[in-house]
Amino acid sequence: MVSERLIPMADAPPAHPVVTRFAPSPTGYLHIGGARTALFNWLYARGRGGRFLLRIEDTDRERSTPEATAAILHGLTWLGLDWDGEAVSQFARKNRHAEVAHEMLARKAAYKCFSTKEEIDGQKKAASEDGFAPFRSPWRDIDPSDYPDRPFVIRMKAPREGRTVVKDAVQGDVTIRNSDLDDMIVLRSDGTPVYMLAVVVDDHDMGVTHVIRGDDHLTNAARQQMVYDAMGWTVPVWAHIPLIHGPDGKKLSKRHGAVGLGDYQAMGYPAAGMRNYLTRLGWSHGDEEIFTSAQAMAWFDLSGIGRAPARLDFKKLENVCGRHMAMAEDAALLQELQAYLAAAGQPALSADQAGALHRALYCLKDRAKTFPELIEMAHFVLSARPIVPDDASAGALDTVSRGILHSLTPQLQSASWTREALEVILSAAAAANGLGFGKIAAPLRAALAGRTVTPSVYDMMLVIGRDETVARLRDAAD
RNA sequence: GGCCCGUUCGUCUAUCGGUUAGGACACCAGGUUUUCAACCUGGGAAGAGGGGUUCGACUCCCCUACGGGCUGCCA
Repeated sequence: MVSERLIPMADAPPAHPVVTRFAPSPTGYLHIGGARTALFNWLYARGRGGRFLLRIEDTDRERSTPEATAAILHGLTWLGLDWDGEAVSQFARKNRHAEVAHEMLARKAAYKCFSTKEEIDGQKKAASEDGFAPFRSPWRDIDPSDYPDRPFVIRMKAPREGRTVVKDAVQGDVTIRNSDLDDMIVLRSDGTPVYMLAVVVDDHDMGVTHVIRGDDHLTNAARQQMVYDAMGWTVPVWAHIPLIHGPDGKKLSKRHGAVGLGDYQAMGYPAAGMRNYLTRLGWSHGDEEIFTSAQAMAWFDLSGIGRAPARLDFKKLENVCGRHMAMAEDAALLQELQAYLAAAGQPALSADQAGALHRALYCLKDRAKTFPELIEMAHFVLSARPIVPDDASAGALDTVSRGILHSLTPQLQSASWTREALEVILSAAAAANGLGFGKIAAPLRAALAGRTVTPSVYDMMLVIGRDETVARLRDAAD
């Protein structure tokens, strides 16, 4: 007897689909911390069949630039984060923000304040020496019929008694005394909306259910909640995540070097590794360290987010990236490498080079952590004869070893071109000369690649083929 | 200054009152080896400090120290 209510609900659509958003200001590059915030939002939504939206907070007309917007979009795309629908311009919605401000006025949840900057500063100084006291507008309870004909701002009529509790999924319940907060401005004297109003209106209108953002907004959440309350809107789930710090524990700044996501792309880190590392920075799922995005989506949850700021660790980043590179599919890896070359402004691969590299990837990808390393390791397959040995490898080509290379060519001409056959030949050659295999591997490496750091000599021979191998050996032996 | 948040190996973290405080990166030693990467074995390495609560605290409470955030007609 199985009653219907015992049937698992896992496949049922959620009653309230998750909607998250990333809302950067287009005032510069995409900060690595912002990228992680975007990643968390993306994982949370995608892991729950929800929507992930993008909003460009471009209301600061002085500092916002289209170049910065483009950089953000490119950065997100590179990281592999796709958003639903078109990116929303916050500036384009300014009329709606003003409309809400006036609605608050009509509901008596806001009022016109005619105080000048000088009056405000003067009152704050009088209230406390250092001027940190919250401003108390004298216009808060003035009857609208007594309003003068002067410029004004619209301020929210915030409660002065009691407390506001921000129920945060990461930080827990954060309680703020209302007496510590002033009546924040929602509409400037020029009629433009202020950020604090715009976020709330946009998040509400866009149906955002979960606000995952940096914890520099934690205190703001209390004031924003007052707007939700004033408008009778449902407050979203808050999740304020700690910022990322530099290796020295200080707030990440340009002084630390790479702070923009683009810097990491330029350094040649694979996006999958970047995603994994950033996901793991400040979030955990038991002891899981290396995982795919599909796994991350399945596992990601708000309760796994830590409360302390995390520091960037390049060594670990490299390790994670190396493991992802080794896991990657050859075709996808080749494509990403080509994209890297294009982004780095380096010459594109020829069709022949791309084909040869594709065939060589199996013995290259588990030896590299970044694309520059992969390319260096692939020197033997990307270069054409004559192979010019670099200084380090040239040392292996002395008279004796050149003689050995020379003596090898006839045997290789007639060998069956398999790893087993090659092993037999090269081992025998080493033994015949009273040498360990390592001693003849060095000149072979020099002849085949012109480098000291390469894949296995067998792999190189198999990849470039018999004719090319013999030719390179002859080049080096002569 | 006020308010708010945070603090476990060098780093990222596990632990959600009872563990020899676990894992990963990094580091050191050894092994394997064809250079590099990888891999195997072993090692050192942590609860900021001080008070409570409790039979028992990394875990709960308070204080201090340190770090961070907010306190804008910036976002």
